[in-house]
Amino acid sequence: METIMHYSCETCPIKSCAVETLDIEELLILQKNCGVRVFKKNETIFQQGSLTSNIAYIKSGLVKIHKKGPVKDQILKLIKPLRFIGIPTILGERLYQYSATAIESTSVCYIDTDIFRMLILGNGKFGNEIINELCKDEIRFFERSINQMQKQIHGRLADALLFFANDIFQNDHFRMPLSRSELGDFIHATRESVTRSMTSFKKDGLIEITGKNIVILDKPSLMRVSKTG
DNA sequence: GCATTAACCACAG
DNA sequence: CTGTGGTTAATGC
Repeated sequence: METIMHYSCETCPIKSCAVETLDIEELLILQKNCGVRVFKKNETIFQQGSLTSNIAYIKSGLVKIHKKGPVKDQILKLIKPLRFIGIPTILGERLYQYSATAIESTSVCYIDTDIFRMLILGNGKFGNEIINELCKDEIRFFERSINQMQKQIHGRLADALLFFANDIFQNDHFRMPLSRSELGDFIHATRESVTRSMTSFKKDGLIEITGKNIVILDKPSLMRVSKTG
């Protein structure tokens, strides 16, 4: 079921900021060393423990980055389109230290790791954009980590709902792409606690739930819960 | 003590 | 896969 096809990097309308800095020659090199593949919902893009292959650029869809912990699987972050995943593999680790799975139908552009490294070495602007990406990502991760560690479950769930509405869907009415159990893995809670917290939000008129459909009715209150727990 | 929080377990759609 | 309810251990007045 692999659908690898080639296309023109030069005319790609959704280039990353980094690739935007490349000249024609570099784009041609990139072109020869990348390929697109579409993943279905719940399909594994790469798995923790398997051999590392390429750097991946998410063109469309939604991806979860997750890792097996001592107790259970944890979703470390969700990646929306026009971002790279797997850059850390450039360190040269033989095995992936974490997994990436499509949670919606996702289109990925693979870039050969050695070519990626070569572009960084040969083009300072390209390297700079990649560093910027990694820095922003780290800041975001710190932010999320501290919130996860210091808030209790209502606050963590409120954070997640606001994240989906504001960052992922830009809409207060959306279809939750994660199962209850996955949502639990995302906010470090059990699926039962997620359900309980959700019904409590519903009871208080903060949200409306119909299966996977979620409508945020009272955003100010939800933000207050996010802040105070 | 008593209340709250959240995990664990079991059972039912 | 979800929702619910009872139980339970930890924590905080």
